Amino acid sequence: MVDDRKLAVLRAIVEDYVSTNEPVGSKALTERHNLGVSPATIRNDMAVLEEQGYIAQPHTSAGRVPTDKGYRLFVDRLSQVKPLSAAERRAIESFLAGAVDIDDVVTRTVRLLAQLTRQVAVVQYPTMSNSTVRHVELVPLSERRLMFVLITNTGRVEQRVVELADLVDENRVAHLRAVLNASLDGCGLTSVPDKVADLPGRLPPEDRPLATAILSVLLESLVERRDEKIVFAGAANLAGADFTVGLREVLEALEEQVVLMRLLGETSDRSAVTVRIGSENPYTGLKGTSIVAAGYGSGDKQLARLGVLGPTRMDYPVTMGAVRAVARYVSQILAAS
Amino acid sequence: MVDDRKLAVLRAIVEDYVSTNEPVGSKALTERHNLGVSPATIRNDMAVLEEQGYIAQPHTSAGRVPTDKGYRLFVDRLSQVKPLSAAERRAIESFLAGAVDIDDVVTRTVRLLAQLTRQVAVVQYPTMSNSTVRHVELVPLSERRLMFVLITNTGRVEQRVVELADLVDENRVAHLRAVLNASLDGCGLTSVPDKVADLPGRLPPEDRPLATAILSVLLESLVERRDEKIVFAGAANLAGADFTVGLREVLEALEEQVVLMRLLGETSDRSAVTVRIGSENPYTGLKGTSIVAAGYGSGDKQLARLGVLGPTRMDYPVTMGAVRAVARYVSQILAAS
DNA sequence: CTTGGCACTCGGGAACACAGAGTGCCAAGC
DNA sequence: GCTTGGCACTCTGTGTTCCCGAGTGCCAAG
Repeated sequence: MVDDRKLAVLRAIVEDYVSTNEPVGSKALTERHNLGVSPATIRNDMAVLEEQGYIAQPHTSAGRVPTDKGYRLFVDRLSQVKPLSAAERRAIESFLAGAVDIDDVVTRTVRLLAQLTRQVAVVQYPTMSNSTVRHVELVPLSERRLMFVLITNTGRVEQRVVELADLVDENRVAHLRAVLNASLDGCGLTSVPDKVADLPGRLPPEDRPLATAILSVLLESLVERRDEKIVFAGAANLAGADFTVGLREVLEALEEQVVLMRLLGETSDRSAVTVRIGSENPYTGLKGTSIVAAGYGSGDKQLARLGVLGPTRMDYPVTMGAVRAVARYVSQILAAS
Repeated sequence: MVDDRKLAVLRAIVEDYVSTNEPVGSKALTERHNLGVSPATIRNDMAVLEEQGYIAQPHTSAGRVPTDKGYRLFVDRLSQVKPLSAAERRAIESFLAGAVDIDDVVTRTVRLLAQLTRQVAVVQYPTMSNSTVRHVELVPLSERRLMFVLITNTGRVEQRVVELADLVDENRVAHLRAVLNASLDGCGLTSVPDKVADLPGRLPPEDRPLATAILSVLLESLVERRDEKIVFAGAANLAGADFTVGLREVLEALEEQVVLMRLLGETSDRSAVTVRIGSENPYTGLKGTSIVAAGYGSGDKQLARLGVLGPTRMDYPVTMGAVRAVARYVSQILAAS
């Protein structure tokens, strides 16, 4: 009984604070939510909640504000993800369906998410680690230059130019292409290095220089994994929100691939929406912000993550609903293509 | 004589205001620049300059601030582009040299420019309009799916998946690939539609369905020209600068491809640095900002543009120097690859 | 355990005064 | 005719003071 009401109070505080952006006091609470008790009672509860670290007051004699710990409790136990409206679902679907290639899918997704949540959206490109080789192509460009193209099952294309010591011999190239495709087709990207390690040895000696040149470029392109690239959109939404911490830090973090990666990155259960609140996140520059993220991917494998970043004071149920929905739709799109 | 000194005064005002960010008064001017005349004289000159619209005072009795017209005069007649230091040049060169493909070139360029100028950098992807076909590739993906890849002389790669009504026939695909390459190789992208218009008619009837399916995708990819894509970096640099206009507008504009395109886009002489100051630019949301841009491209053709966007109150000589230098280096890199 | 009453605290806004920077103008000097 | 020093005037920005109101904590009564 007692505890129940305290939780109700906490929930009310979070909801009011999120919607008004002002510290909420005991009187306002009893007026806006019918809790059936008087302000004085609320005050007692609030005193306890404060002692337990769920709420805080900015100054003596001002309303209360949820702490990170308070938001955490709210997210974990006091709220449920709010599904999108039918109209929103249709909009998502039709917007994403128009995508023409993987770049386009990512670009559209990030914009969509930003617009939907009115916050900064972050989308990680589908990781290669989990994908497999669909095709390898070798294209002669000029006498001593070859373009090497790797296509994965997610539709991602990596291309590199290979500089050769000798003139290109069409037949050798064709042969090597066949060999490469035969040994790599369907193979996971992570196991490619193993597969090709002894390949030059199995070829006739005159093919080896060509093969080693190509393989070194191939391996390099895998190592770089630049495709763990992250894009963001909706920075304009930061302008309205007043961050406790300067928004310079936030913008800086957004342009640091590495930081973003770590924010979204540490994966969890497939398809579950994870929330990281304020000081819970690993980067000190983002103390005042929360990250709501989810994994997406085609089939049963999680390929990458996406999410949004906003002030700690955000509408978690709605945001989580949007993130979850978009993650699902993107997964569908990817699986279909 | 008279006019000369007025110009010197204007230059001094611009320089001081840019460096201090405070309206500059007559007394401060005589102290910091040895103009050889007294504050009272300066005041007379300033009154004239104000009447002519080159400077303005924010409030009665405060220093003067350059107007857009004043900056314009400064840029056109009173300043010269400041070359970069040798160290900066080396840094640019080595940073760009590490680029591995066209995406990488663009990404590195935009970051470099942002860091160099401490402003928002904007880079347009090399336009297809000016580029030529280097190679067309057709890759069977599955029974009824084909990947179509177009490689241009700038190293840009467009890929699309083609859905087919019939099963893929390897021989037909090979034949069509040969035909396509024969007729398109080296052909400008803008003339591709003409070249392929009658192509199905010249093929044996059994090849036509395949050919038309592929061609429709090819044409579509050309029409979309999404590659007139624009990326930006350095948004964090906006946080420090205090814009007269809200920075929300600026961030919004940055995410609108179309707006950015128009800002950089209207081309001018190759390799000249163009400056658009405050209200001169076509987009009302960006009244308080200036754009310094230049074209870049390999060889003698201008492929695209790059530049930076910052507050009207910027150090034009330095910024112009940086933009010019980066444009040149990128052109070199592109020409070499 | 809840509730009304009450004294206390403190932030934020309004009113006000003041110093300082800067201007415009005028009359004198070169 | 341009330049210069002097002088009165006009503002903005800042610091001070004061007061109101929202909100709290505590206490004693129900």
